[in-house]
Amino acid sequence: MAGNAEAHLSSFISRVERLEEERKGLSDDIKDVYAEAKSNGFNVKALKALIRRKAETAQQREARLQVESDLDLYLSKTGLLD
Amino acid sequence: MAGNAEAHLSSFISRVERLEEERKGLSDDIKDVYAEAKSNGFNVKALKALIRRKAETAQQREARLQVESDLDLYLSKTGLLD
Amino acid sequence: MAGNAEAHLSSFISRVERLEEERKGLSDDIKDVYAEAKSNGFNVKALKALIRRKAETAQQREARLQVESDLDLYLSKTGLLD
Amino acid sequence: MAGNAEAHLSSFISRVERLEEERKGLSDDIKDVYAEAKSNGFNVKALKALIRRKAETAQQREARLQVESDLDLYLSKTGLLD
DNA sequence: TAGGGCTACTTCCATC
DNA sequence: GATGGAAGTAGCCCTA
Repeated sequence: MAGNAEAHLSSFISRVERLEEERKGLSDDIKDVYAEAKSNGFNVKALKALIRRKAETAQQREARLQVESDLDLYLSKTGLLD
Repeated sequence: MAGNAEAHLSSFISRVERLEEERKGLSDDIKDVYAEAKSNGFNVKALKALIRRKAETAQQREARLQVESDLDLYLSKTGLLD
Repeated sequence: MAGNAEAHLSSFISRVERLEEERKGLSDDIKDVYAEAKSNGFNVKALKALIRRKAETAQQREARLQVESDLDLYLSKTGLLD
Repeated sequence: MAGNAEAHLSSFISRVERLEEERKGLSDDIKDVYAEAKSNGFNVKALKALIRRKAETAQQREARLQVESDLDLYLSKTGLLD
């Protein structure tokens, strides 16, 4: 059927635009929450780290712990530990 | 009131987590739309460029046109124009 | 031979540090050149675009031209041209 | 003096190109060192973390330690501590 | 081809 | 208000 491609084109575009708009709204909401937390005395970087950590899979957690442990090892081997 | 800070803390965290979850869903949806467009023969990079262009403010558009025109000028000055 | 690993460790670290230092110097030099060009009235974004374009392989150039042509096509199909 | 701008233009371009080329070489060298370290059994992520840490200023170190300590505090407050 | 690392760009924030 | 620096984001490339 003719006009199909054009219809598809406009449809794809408006669908993405709408989704991006909603996503932008959520990003703004997230910023707002962090701003509110900050104004309540919380450390935003630490909050973000905590949330990242909560979202870790078991595998990611293992990998992180391995890196941390190797880092400590290397720091001690090179005499850089505090 | 005691426990206030802790309550706030948990509240901030879960609010952000929920928003991030929704945002992740939208990002996935956007990916899906592009994948669908691609499977319909569309050029995804060109679609993204089009959507970026539609979202431009007048000022951004002016700046882009200026860059494009300066680029052409420099290309011609340096003998790199096709 | 004992101490090998530690020696290697320190060696790797200092080699990377030295290379990163040099690389940082070059990045600063590049910034300086752009700043100088800007102060001579050149459009830095356009300069960067030109340099990127000069570095393109034939394949990359083809891909860019294809995107530009598809973008124009989509713009015209959706009535967004000009 | 005529031709000045064009001469400047070509000069800026070739200077940047040369610097970028050198910088690319250094990036490749750095990759090589990490590859060699990896083949000697080292944890590349941990090495990178160590090098980043060595490069910290006192102020950056303070900020990092503060984040880590707040993170621990929040983890314990929210019952997420291991 | 899906994921992760690297780079460049953009945006936001703090500082002056 | 401008300038620099840090964080977030997107695109690119390469590996697994």
